[in-house]
Amino acid sequence: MKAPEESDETVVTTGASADATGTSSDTAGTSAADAAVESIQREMTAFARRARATAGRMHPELSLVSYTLLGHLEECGGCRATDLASHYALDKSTVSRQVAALQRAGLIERRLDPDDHRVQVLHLTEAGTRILAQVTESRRDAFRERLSGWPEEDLERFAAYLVHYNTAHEPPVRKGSAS
Amino acid sequence: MKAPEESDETVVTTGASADATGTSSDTAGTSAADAAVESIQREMTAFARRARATAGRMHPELSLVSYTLLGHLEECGGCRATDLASHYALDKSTVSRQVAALQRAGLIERRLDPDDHRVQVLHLTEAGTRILAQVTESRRDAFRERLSGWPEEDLERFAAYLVHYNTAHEPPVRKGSAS
DNA sequence: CTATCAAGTTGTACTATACAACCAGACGAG
DNA sequence: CTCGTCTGGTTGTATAGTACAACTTGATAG
Repeated sequence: MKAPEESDETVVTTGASADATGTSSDTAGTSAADAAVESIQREMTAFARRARATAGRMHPELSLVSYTLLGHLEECGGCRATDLASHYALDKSTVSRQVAALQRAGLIERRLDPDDHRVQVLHLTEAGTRILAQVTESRRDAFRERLSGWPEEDLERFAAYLVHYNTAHEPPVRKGSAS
Repeated sequence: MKAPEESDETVVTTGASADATGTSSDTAGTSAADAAVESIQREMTAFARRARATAGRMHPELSLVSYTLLGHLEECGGCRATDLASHYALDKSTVSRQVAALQRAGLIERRLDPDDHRVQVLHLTEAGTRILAQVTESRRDAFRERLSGWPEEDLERFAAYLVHYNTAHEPPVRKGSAS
């Protein structure tokens, strides 16, 4: 593949299109956008593959999933297993097992919700927080290495794109009412 | 369809940074960059999870891996199993099995390299091409839906970021690759 | 009280994956 | 030419992550 990135100035030369003419909406036939969209899928996928493979080697202690789950727990400061499941599009059972493993490893703890005894609110333990930080650190190092040379502006924009994409993904409302 | 999350202005407001104080990214302690980098990992991972889950439901015929492999095959117009393995950081054996499955399904064919009889050059078959196109189409639709509301410029920049990131990842030795 | 629903757990099966052992062509050295 | 070695690929085996379905337990409505 020919990846003719220009200099490492702006890493990304979006230049081209932008003729954008209102473009925003899913204008059918926007071939440039199509190409971009296709690239996005392809590259995301490739990335994901590598990430998993790499992650496994870097931190044998903490699988990528576990890491992710811990991360989410930290981020949202305690949530229910079901929330994790829906957030990551995982089955309840999968989360349940992961959570069990994490608890067994002493990285998280479960607190019964006083309001609803069915619910277990998950929280990071000290150990969990520590490990998470540590793994995050080393992951971040790896990323940083990859991303060194990227101007901060691009980093942030990239991050913002991802966040935006994923949040758009999130379900609007997940009220049961499915009769 | 979802309401457009934002205006189609610039989905992403990176604005801020850029002042970057020297901007040379890899400067240790660049907390903004760190945050961005962390977001990138997190979001990429979340994305990956969803992608896999979703892909499975959309196209039971073609796993995400298979799809990716087919895509690569089309893109590079025939390559060796080893190439696929190294490109996706997969083990030889994994690729071998995937390839076997794909062949069994009639989506690819193996041609012995006349120059080196150890080598099997993989090519898409008609059926493979067709299926790939079809899956790509429907995946793209899904993506487009997610990404509708994104100005083309952002799409392209996003795609470019991903490509850049991944290609930087790739080659053990390539040209100097400044930075 | 009973029916029903929601949160989690457990049983089971499948897939992707890695690692290691192995087979088969290619290639250089003697 | 034969031999060791390298490389591309396959097969055996083990493991993790996952889904689906059946079940348990608590909450809630009729």
